[in-house]
Parts: sequence; C-alpha cells; structure tokens
Amino acid sequence: MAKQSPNLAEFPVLGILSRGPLHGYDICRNLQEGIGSIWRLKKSQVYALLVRLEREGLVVHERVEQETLPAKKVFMLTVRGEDVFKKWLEEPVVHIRDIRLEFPAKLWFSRQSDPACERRLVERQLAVCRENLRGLENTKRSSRSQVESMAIDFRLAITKGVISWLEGLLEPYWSPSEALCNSTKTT
Amino acid sequence: MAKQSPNLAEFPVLGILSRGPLHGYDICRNLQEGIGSIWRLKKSQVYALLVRLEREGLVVHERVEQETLPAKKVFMLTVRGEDVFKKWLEEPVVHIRDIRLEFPAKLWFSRQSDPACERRLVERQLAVCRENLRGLENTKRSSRSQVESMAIDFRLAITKGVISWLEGLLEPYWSPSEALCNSTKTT
DNA sequence: AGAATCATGTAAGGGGTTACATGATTCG
DNA sequence: CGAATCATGTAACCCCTTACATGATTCT
Repeated sequence: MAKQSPNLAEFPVLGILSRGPLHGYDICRNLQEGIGSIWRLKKSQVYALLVRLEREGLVVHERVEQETLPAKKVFMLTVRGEDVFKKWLEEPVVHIRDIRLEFPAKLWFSRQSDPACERRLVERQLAVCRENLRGLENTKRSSRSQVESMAIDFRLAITKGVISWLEGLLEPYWSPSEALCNSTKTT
Repeated sequence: MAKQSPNLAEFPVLGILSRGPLHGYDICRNLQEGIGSIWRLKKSQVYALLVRLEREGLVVHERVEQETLPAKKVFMLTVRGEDVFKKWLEEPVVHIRDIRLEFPAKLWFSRQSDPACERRLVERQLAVCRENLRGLENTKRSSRSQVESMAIDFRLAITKGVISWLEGLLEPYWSPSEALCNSTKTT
C-alpha cells in the first residue's frame, strides 16, 4: 500500500494534478509546457505512471465520453495522493544525484503553491547540502586511497556549486507575472 | 556489430581486462579494489556484461578447468575490444550528467596507462566543460521563461564546480607509489 | 561445525525507451 | 489529399537490482 519504491517521475504527474483534474493527454501537455525544460517525460511513460498511481491509490479516474473525439480518462488526486505530493514538496532532496531533476521540479511546484513554501524548501535544501559538505570533508580526512579522495573532491566541487546556486535562489527569482502561469488551456 | 548503445558500464570491465586476461570473479575483485569507491558494479551485472561484450566481439573467453575448484572462464580483450577501450580513454565526457561516474573512471584508467594520457584527458575535458559553459551562457541570454533560466543557472553552477575541480587535477594528484597499483593477486 | 571464499550464474521484477496501433478531426 | 492533432495505449526490448542456486574449499 505504502510507497515501497519512491518512483521519482510520479511526483511531477501528481503535481500537475494537484492543480485540478486532467486527462492523460492534457497532463502530458502541462508537463511539457511547465517543467518540460527540466524534466522531460514521454507520453507512454506518463500513461504508465497513471496506471501505477491509480494502483497505488494516489489518483482515480473517470471515463468521459466525447461525441466526436475518443473518450478521455479524467484523473484526479485522491486525499492520499494530495498528502503524498504535499509531503514531497516540503522535503529537501537527500541524495545529490537526485538534485538535478528533482529539486528544480520541487522548486517549480512549490513556487506555484506558495512563495513561503518555496523559501522554506530552498532553506531546507541548503541545510542538507551544507550538512553533506561537512560529511564529505570528514570522509575525506579519513580516506586512505587517492582514488577515494579524488572521488570525494569531485563530490565536494559539485556540492559547492549547488550550494552557491541555492544561495542565489534566496534572492527573488521569479517575477510576479510568471508566478501563477497555469496558462495551458484544457480541452 | 558496431556499438549502437554505448553501455557505459562496459568500459570499466574492458579497462580491467586491458591489463591482462582475467576470469569473471577476478574482474569483480579488481573492479571493487580499483574503482570500487567510484563505480560499484554488482557481480551479477559483471557476468551479464561479459556475456554482452563477447556477443559484441570485444572480448573472448577460454575455459580453464581446475582440479579442486569450479572451472573458470578466462576473458581477454580482442583487438577491437582494445581499440574501443583506448578510444574511450582518450575521449572526454560530453554530457555532464555522465561526468560523475564516467570521468573519474577514465581518469583512473588513463593514469594507469600513462601520465601523459591523464593530462591530455583532463585538458580535453576542461575544454569541453568550458565550451559547455559558454553554450549555457548563450542559451541563458536567449531564454524566455524563468523556469528555463533557473534550470540553466543550475547547470551553470554544476559546470563551474566541475571546472574548478578539473583545474585542481592539473596539479599533481597521485603519488608515484600508488601509480601502478595492480596489487590484486590473481588465482 | 559453521562461516567465508571461490566461481559460476539464473530468475524475477522494476524502470525506461522506441516503435507501432487505432481512429476520428481539423488544417493547409 | 495528406499531415498534424487529439487521445488512448500495447509490445518488445534493454538495463539494472535483488535474491537465490550450486558446490567445493578453506578458515576459525
């Protein structure tokens, strides 16, 4: 019942649905136009994700017949689905390897939900990254081989880059004009 | 016949074999003790990779019976396998997403092959990253939405981190003592 | 006697990509 | 008329991970 394998790609789909019910095709369009430049999801993958999400009880769908066009399946979040998404939105990314896709996605959704939420997220992520940095520095001190210490230096360099980027985010980033751009029209 | 899908994990296996014939179990041990702290390959994956590499004509094996222990399959590179590996070793990583695993692996093997090779690799990688940086800065200038520009800033931050790490590599990194550590013993 | 090592894998399951299937509508 | 869009997927394939199977030897 609970999420055993947290499938990262599920969250963008939940996020789009958190703004209201949509059918698969529209979800794809919204994803594309929203976080498309960050996280590119294929149509077939989105359809597969919707099946999985329904199996997990995070979404339900209602079949809507159309006179001319093929029937659509309109999906909406369940209460649990909303909870799962909100929880995800509040939590920083733990593993730096996930930060590339997951964090910008969180950021985008959190901004749409609430500016305060965005700031909280950035601050928490900063705390996590600074913690990682300290951990890496300790590990490096106790590392024997130079292969290891090289690998650690690499992670240190990346982490420092991410931290400076996050610090930049604490200064205002988004203009009010683009703040609530649910511009994608629904069929 | 040619490599359609360049399976990244194949290269570390080729690299270990470029130092001489070994059987699967020893390859695993060498990988573990060599780049284990960078790139962790499971035993079952290594065995699967060896099957694939043989199918691709990059390695061949010879069955060696043992009196007491189970028979082993001793693998060695073909000429093509050696070519493919050498080519890989000379080429910088193009996509930054691959730099985390692939580049440190290249670095480790290139160092074992030749210090000049290592330096060449680092310099080429630096050139690629600086090129990426310029490209990103241009893309940013012409980016419309702020989602995009945020995503680009993120990539810029990472790229800058990687560049400063690479610059650090041009100063001597490895001690001579650890330079040719083929210390793993073979059964 | 029990655990670890040597040495090979197989099986099952999860995740992703590409290509294709279907069938109507609208646009040029 | 042909192409793109709307709207749903399925099928096949590749990759990786986890767990298990086997069977002998050597270490504690």
